[in-house]
Amino acid sequence: MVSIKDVAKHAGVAISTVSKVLNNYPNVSEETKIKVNTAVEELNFVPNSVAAALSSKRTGRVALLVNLSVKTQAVDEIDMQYIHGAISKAMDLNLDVITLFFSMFKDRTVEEVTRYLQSQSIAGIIIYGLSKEDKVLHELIVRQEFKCVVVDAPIVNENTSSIGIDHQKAQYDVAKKTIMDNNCRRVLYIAGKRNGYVTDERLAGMRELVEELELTMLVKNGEFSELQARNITMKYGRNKDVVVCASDLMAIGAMKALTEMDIFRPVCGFDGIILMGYVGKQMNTIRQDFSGVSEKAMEELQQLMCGRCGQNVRTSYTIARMKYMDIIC
Amino acid sequence: MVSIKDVAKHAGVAISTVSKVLNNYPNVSEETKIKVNTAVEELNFVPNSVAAALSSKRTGRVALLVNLSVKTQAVDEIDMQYIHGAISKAMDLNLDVITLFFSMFKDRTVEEVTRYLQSQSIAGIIIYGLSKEDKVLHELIVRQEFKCVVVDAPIVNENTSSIGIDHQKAQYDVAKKTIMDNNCRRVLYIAGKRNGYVTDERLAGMRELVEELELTMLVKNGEFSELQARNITMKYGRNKDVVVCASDLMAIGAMKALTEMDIFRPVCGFDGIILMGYVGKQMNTIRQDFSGVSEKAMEELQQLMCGRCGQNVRTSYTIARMKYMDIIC
DNA sequence: TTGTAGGCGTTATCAT
DNA sequence: ATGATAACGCCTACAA
Repeated sequence: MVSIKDVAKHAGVAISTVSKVLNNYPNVSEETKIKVNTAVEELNFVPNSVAAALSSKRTGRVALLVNLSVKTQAVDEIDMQYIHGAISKAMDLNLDVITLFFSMFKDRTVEEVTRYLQSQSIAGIIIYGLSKEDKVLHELIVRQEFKCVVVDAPIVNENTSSIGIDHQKAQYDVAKKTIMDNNCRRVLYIAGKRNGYVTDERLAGMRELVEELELTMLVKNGEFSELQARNITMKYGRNKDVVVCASDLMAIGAMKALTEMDIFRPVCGFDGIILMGYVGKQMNTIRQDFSGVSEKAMEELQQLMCGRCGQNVRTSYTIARMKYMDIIC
Repeated sequence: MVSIKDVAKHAGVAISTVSKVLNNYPNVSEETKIKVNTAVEELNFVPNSVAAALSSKRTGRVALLVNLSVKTQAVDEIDMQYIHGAISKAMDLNLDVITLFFSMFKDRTVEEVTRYLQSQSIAGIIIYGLSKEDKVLHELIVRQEFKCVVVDAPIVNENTSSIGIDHQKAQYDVAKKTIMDNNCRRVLYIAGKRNGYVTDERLAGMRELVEELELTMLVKNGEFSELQARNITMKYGRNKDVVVCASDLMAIGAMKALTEMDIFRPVCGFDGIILMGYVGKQMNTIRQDFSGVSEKAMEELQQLMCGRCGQNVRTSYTIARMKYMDIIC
C-alpha cells in the first residue's frame, strides 16, 4: 500500500512537504509542487482518508440520517434519491459518507447518539424526514456538537441549516390550480403526519387559499398513509368537490377510493413520485428534484463545516402531472 | 472526547489491557474485565472506529456497491431494501459501512478503484446487481484484494462468496404454476439484460420447463425495461398463450400492453416488488426478502473477513401474488 | 496476567 | 520554503 511516505521518498522531499502540497498549503515552491505531484501520479497515490480523519478533526466525515420506513416503497423512492444525491456530491467534495437510519437510534439517549457519531469521527450530519416527535434528534441539533443540515424542517442555528422547498406556497399553488381548473368550492384536505413540519406548512398554504377563494375546507390527518387517505375519502369525499392531499401516496389512496365509490372528484398530490405514473389517472402534483435537493444539502453542510453560519435554503419545485408513458421511457 | 486512555486511567489499568478486554482477548482475569467494563459504562465510552480501522487492517470497514439506476423506482425499491438490510446487520456486527454506486467508478481502472477502496480502509465489499459487462468489478473480484460477497452472480473463490436464490428453479416454478393453471402451450418469454447473470439462469429454468411440458417458446430480450417489454408484447403477444417475464417491471409493461391491445393473456413476473400491487391486475411473481438477503450477505462477508473460505449461499423465495390491499396496510 | 512501546498514515507545530 | 517531530486513538507483539 503506497503511502505518503513513499511519495515523499520518491519525490525526494519530507513527508510534511507532501502533505502541504496535497492540502494546498501556502508557502510551497512551484518546483516542489511539481515534484510531489509527479510522484503522486507515478505511484498512483490516494491519501488514506481514515488516517486523515484521525489526524485532523476537521477532515469531515458526514452521516446521512434517513427516516426510512421499509414498508412503503414510495418513501423508498424519495430516500433513495436523497441518498444518491448526497453520496455523489460528497464524492465530488471529497467527503466520506456513512448512511444511518433513524431506527438505529431507537431508545438511545442524546449522549449515546452523540458518542456514537463521535466514535465515527462524524463532523456533520444531514437529516431527512425529521418530525417533531424525534426528540433525541432535536436535542442533537440544539446542542450543536455537529454541523447539521435538516431537509424539510425549519430549524436554523449557528451550526444548522435548513433546506427545502416552500411547502406553504407549493401546496397553495398546486391546490389552487386544481381547484380553479375544476371550479370547486368544498375541499377535503388530507394532511400529513400530525407532528410533521411539512404538514403544518402545507396546511398553512391551504388555509391561505381557502381564505382567498372563500372555500370551505374539511381537514383530516392522513398520517401520510395510503390506507388512511383511502378511508378518509370514503367517509368524507362524497359531499366534497375536490380532494387535496399532502402526499402522492395519499392521493393515490384517495383516487382509488373514489374509483371504488364510482364518483369523480379531482385529486391532487404532493412530491411527484414515479409511482404516480402507474396508477392510471393523472393528477396534479408538486414535483421536486430530491436528488438535487440532497446535493445542495451536502454543499451546504460543507459550507457549515468550513465555518459558515447556518441559514435557510429554498429549493425549487414545479407543478406537474406524472404520466405513465413519460416515466417508463 | 473520552478515549481509551481515559478508560484505562479510570479503571487503573494499562491502555493495552483495556484494548484486550474490548476485543475479547484471552488471558484477561475476570476481575480486570469487570473493572474495565465498569469504567467503560461509567464514562460511556465507545471506541473510535476510525482509529481502530487505521491501527489494524482487519478491523473491517465494508463498502456496499450498488448498481443504481436512478430512473426506475422499482429498482430503487430493491436497492433500498438491500442497503437497509446490510447497514442494519452491519451495526449489529459492529462493522463500519459506506455506500457507493457503480456510477462512481465509471471509466476508472481496477487499480484506481482498488486504491480508492484501500484509501478508505475497506476490507470487504458487497456487490449488488453485477452484470457481465462490469469488467472492472470482475477484475476486482478476481484479484482478491478484498473480501467480497456478490449478490445474484455466481462467482466464488477463496475470498468471494455468492449469495442469492436459485433463479433457475424459481423461474421454473413460477412459470410452471402460471402455465399449468392456465393451460398454455405457446410461451412468450421476455428475458432480462443480455449480459446479466440472473438472465441466463432464469432462461435456463424456462428451457427446462419448455422441454418438460413440451411447450413452444419465443425468447426476447427486454433488458429489464418496462418500455421494451411493452413493445415486445405488442409485437409478439397476440399469438402466444402466456407472457413470462424475468422481472416485475417488465411484467407490468407487458400487462399494460395487453390491456391496451384488449386481449387477455396470463402474465407472470419476478421479484415481488411492491409496485406490483398498484397496477390493478394481479400476477404470479417470485417474492424475495431483499432486506433479509442483504443481511445474510453481510454476515457472510464477516465470515470471510474472519478467514472463512468463499462459498455459495442460497436464499429462499416464495411464489406470490401482490395485492393492493395487502400492500397499503 | 499485565504493562511497555512501536506503529498505522495523516496533519500540524515548530524549528531550521 | 522545508523538514523533523509530536500528536490522533487504537492495536499488538513483546517484555515483565
